[in-house]
Amino acid sequence: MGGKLELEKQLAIIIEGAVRQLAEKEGCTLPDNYKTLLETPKEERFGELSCNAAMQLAKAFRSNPKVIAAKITELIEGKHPAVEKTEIAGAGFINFYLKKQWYYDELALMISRGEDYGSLISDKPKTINVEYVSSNPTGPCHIGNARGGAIGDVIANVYRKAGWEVTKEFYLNDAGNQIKKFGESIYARYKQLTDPDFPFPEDGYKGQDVAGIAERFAKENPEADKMPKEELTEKAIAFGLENNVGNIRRVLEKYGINYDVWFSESTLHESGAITKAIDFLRDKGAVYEKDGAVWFKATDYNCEKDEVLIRSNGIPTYFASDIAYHLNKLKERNFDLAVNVWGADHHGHVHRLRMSMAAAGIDPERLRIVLMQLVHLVRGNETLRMSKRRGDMVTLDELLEEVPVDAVRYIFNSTNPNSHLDFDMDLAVKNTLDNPVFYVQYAHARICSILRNVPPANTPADYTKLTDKTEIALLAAMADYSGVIKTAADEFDPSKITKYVYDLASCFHSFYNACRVKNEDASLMNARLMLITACKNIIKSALTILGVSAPEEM
RNA sequence: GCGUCUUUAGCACAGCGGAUAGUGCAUCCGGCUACGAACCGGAAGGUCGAAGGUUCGAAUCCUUUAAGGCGCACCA
Repeated sequence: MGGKLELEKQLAIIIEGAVRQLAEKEGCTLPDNYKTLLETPKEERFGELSCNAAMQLAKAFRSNPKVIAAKITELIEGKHPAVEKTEIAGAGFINFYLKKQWYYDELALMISRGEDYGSLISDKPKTINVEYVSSNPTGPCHIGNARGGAIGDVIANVYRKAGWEVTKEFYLNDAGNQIKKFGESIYARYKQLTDPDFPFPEDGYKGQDVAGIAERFAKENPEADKMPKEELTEKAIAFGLENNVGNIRRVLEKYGINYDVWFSESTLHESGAITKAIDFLRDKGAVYEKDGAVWFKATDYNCEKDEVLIRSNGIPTYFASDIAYHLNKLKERNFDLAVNVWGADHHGHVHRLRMSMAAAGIDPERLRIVLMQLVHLVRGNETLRMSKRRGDMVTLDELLEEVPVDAVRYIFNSTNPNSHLDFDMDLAVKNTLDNPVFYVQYAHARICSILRNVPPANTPADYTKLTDKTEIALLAAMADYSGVIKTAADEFDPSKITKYVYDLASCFHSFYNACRVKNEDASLMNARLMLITACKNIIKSALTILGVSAPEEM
């Protein structure tokens, strides 16, 4: 596996051993919440790794942290070959200073692993299903979907890098109430082609796109006006869905998203999976009937109210099909983990869905919902309110016409999903050139340029000549990669990757300005060529996770 | 009203129990006759929304509170 992540694990084991040994000798018990934690100090002078064990133990050991630290340090002396020295500082921190050789060994590993460096390896890969965007096929993808798409796609990529078997999935809501409304809306627009006074449904889809669909439908189906209303509506829905789903698929591809599975909700209705799911929950005693409807006893699971599964008119709710869908993921297909990326406007749905899994005997921890706060679209000073029904929104397609894909994906992944985001169209276009993504890409292109211009000498590289502080800083940043992958995966937070790759690029640029590659002593030059090659691979790997291109020239 | 997310430098954000609170943009000063200046080095800028508490130690955890976003349908 390599990287600082592995070094941390090894050191933590050694320290923990010393702590236990010490506890036994002194006749003390460790606090219940004790955990050996290593962290990277903010300041260079405190070394590369730091441990606060002594401070955590002060109370239990009835002793001064500095004294405990001294005892621990004594026990671990010389136990790890990468450690140059340890020092006790501050209130009782044990600081570790690494041998330069550790970095050189790590560089050798980076070179041998190539772009695969940083991947986490597990003997038995777990399976994960990441579902994202899943926009309603009643219309095009909008800006909110764009954020969800960027976040979901990167979470999936991060998990792949973290050693999981990943399925990217789009859940197609091609059944239910909103599809019915969609059909009625197309029908009305169709009728209006010949009768402008034909009434449009109150809560129909008023967007221009629906009118366009009706027009094209009329053109391609000249016989349609002879059909009965039901048949015509059904045909119109099929026509509209095919049109919209095709568009969604196309624009997402343009956005760099390619799904493994397009899962259709209507198959759940047709296969009887919904009825089966409800029966299953009924067997578990979580379902009852009232007022002619079928209910889920959500209040048994700490929800505010019970939820309807089948309306009194016999039509299942969206919640019912969602339960069937997630049973399909977690029971039928048996993914170890299912992750959904949802807009914060759905947060009320999170707990009850997870509890429906609990009711079905499935560990709700296997279903994780990543909530992203909504995107507010701003143009200069005015806030643009988005409504699909009214049809006044900026689509992903339009966005991509104004702003390059790389910039959009980078922007949407540069903040935590939990943060509210104002997306300023004017600024996004204007700032395209000083978007941080270009800073990172520039580092990559710069390295490629050096590699084109500087042929390696016919001498073995001597890594021990990499001693400049910018070289060590760069090596240190590169060695952090696997740890960043782990954190990004654990926290479902793609912004950890953007922040990291930006910092890495910054370390490279500093190195570039402080050190030369060309015309140096041959063994040093070759070492620096290796250094920047490894750096290039990591930048490329991280950008690939982000779905951003890594151009060799720009 | 209940739930939930957010509040850190002029702006956009990071830090989520540790040692002097960071990064970018904007501002100011300096650096290309050398591998790509879309770059680098430096300066300035903050009662971490407010008040209490927990502990060796709080931007970070717990209460209370203020402002804003989003939910609270036999909609999705």
